[in-house]
Amino acid sequence: MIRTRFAPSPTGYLHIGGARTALFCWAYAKQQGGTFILRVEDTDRERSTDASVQAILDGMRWLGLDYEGPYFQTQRLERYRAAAEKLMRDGHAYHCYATREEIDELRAAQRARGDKPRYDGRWRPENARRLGLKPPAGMQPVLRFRNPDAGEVTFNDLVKGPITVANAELDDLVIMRADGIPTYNFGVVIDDIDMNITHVVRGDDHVNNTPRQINIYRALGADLPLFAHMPMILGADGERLSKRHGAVSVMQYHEDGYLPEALNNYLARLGWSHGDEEKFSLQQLVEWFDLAHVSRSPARFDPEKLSWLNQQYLKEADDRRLAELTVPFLERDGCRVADGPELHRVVALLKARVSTVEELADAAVYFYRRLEPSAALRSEHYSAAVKPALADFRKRLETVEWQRDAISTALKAVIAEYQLKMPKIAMPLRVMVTGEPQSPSIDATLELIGRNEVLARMAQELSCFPD
RNA sequence: GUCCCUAUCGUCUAGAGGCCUAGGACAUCGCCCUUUCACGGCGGUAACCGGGGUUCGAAUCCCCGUGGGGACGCCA
Repeated sequence: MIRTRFAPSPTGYLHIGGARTALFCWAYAKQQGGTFILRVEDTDRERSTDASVQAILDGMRWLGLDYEGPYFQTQRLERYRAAAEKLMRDGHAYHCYATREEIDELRAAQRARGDKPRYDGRWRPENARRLGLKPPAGMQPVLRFRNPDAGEVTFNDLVKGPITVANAELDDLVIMRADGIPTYNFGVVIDDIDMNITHVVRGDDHVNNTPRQINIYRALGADLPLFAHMPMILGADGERLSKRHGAVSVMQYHEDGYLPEALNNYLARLGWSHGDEEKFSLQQLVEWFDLAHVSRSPARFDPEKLSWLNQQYLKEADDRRLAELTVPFLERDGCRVADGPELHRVVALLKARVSTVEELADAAVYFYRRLEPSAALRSEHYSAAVKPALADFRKRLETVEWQRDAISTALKAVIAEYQLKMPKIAMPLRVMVTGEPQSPSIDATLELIGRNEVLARMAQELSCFPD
């Protein structure tokens, strides 16, 4: 039975990179008929917050990734303590009384020399004895793992292939802080063992931690899970993804009017592929997902392609669902939706022309609120020549059957009578009733805005025409 | 600096030694559709990082460079 887990630390929002790792991890478990677990790694008491926990949960829910859990590391402290004691007893761990300052100095010196900064093992029992080090009175020590000195660690990464690291490159890492809280590399190992995780699917940035963790598994006499490291997501400029690249938080995309199915699809396609498939559902992802087709190198996040995908999903999304999503944006824009045309009908007219729900709302404003055309638009489109035709058309609108086709017929009749080309009258008309030079087909637009409002807007604008 | 990983159009990618005259998608450019803007349709520009091997044959395998990413915390 396959078991995977997503293990974020609650120190911020669920970000794009984490979300994709979660997505792949989830898809793999589902694909294999296994279980996907959410574990909150909250051992950094300074930076972990409840708000972040909530943000992660919200993000997972919005994306539609279901899980077993969540489990919290801070509720398992006894378990880590017991495991640490076992390592102590077996000689795989030892107390270290080095101060932070001391370690900082050591590292600075190593760096200055061009060496890799590493703890030198000075408090290993035999070294401490040799150096004559005595535990300072009243100081609580940290616990360090005694990493093997020789040999190397090799594991077969499910996406990258075999990876080998010499033990000489690894140092004795701190596994328990003085206050008894485990550090990351220890907590994960204990949890993954206890939770029977079979496949550790996580970000690329953990490749270097894996050999250290494997040594801990071995010291504990535990079986190893399989490892699969997902490539990082970089910003459009190839730099590490950060705030300055735009939205990094998953929920920010929600707030900006993206659909979760679009974000999921985009994220899935970033670093994984199934032939030429570009647009597919979560369900299809589950059906097709495999670790073998995850790419091994980092990918750049491309907002333009996400935007295109979002538009694709918007086009086929249910009108009433979109209407519901659009309401908050419209209200924020000062529109009273209840007083205007049925929003789902407006949505149906606009959804193919925008790429986010926010844009959809922006495009819908003039159905609910009068927008004054700019002076530039007026002077560009309002001419004395078309004024009579428009006045005539307005007159006809007073009595025409208020329905798109009938409105269109009336418009065509006016065109014929005044010998005008369609754009000649449609453009000023559009500007008059919408305040903008672009809108859906003018007959449909008029129909939805409603007779009274159209007549009122036209009357007002007609007075702005030159004579 | 040291270690680990990595390298196909601007970007995401297909490609498991002959199917590659390197395919798809986004972006971009052009044309068509058209009542504006979109949508849609059709077409174009555009890539195997460099050098050595291995092989009858290499985008695909190996080595070396170079570029990119990651790691080197009592963060995760």
